[in-house]
Amino acid sequence: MELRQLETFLTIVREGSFVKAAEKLQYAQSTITIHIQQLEAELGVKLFARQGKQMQLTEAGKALWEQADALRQRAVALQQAMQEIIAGDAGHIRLGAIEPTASLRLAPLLIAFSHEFPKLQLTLEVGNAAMVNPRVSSGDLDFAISSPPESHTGLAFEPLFFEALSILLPEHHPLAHKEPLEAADLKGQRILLTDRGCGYRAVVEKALLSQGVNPFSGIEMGSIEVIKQAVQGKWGSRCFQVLQ
DNA sequence: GGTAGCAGCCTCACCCGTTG
DNA sequence: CAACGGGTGAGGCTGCTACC
Repeated sequence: MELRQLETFLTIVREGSFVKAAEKLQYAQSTITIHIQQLEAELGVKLFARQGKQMQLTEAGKALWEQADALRQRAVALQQAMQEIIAGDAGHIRLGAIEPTASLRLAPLLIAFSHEFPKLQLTLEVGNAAMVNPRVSSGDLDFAISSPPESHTGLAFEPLFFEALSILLPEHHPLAHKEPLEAADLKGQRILLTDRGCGYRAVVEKALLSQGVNPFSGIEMGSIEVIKQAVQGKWGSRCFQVLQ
């Protein structure tokens, strides 16, 4: 069954004759006949009862009439939806993002994006780079905003912005007002690190180790907010957090 | 006047050989 | 090996004509 055959059938019913349907659809009259014959052959029933010049719907024809219009409308809606996807106005985008980028940067961008493309469905998954990047590799996510992936993953990486890494420490800590604060000054300090899946963690580790500072205190925290509160709560007497 | 059937034309997809 | 062009067949449409 083809949509044009249904359209022909609906037009015949609306217009009341094959000839008027042909004029309406800009077909030759014989094409209208062929469409109905094909439809009847495929469905195995007669749709119109012909008695001379009189023509009326059969019971099967009435049953088709009741459903054909809804079918046509759904098909039109489907075609429109496909066109919108092709034009980039609709569809479903699955986005991944790492923290704290997701919390600090994404919200206003996503709001503006949703206003510009109101029909686009957007799913945001927040996690660390170790979680998000494999999801992009496997196709579960369309793309992600993340720290640079490892080269063997085969993922393409495009820098969007650069994050400055900072040290957070209690206000009255001896190093709080030291200018400039060198990496070597952190020797012997307890450093709170983000979890190993965090993309920034490797950068911090590499930078400190190159200066002879052992960053491993045995304390890892997956939440930037928890780390911040731990620093505010003066976790021990020497509490540092390395964060962006 | 309206519908059905037939022959012919047109378009398009597919296949295959040729060419660079 | 890819691109191109010609041949072929299928499908769709039209115009004409017969039939009711």
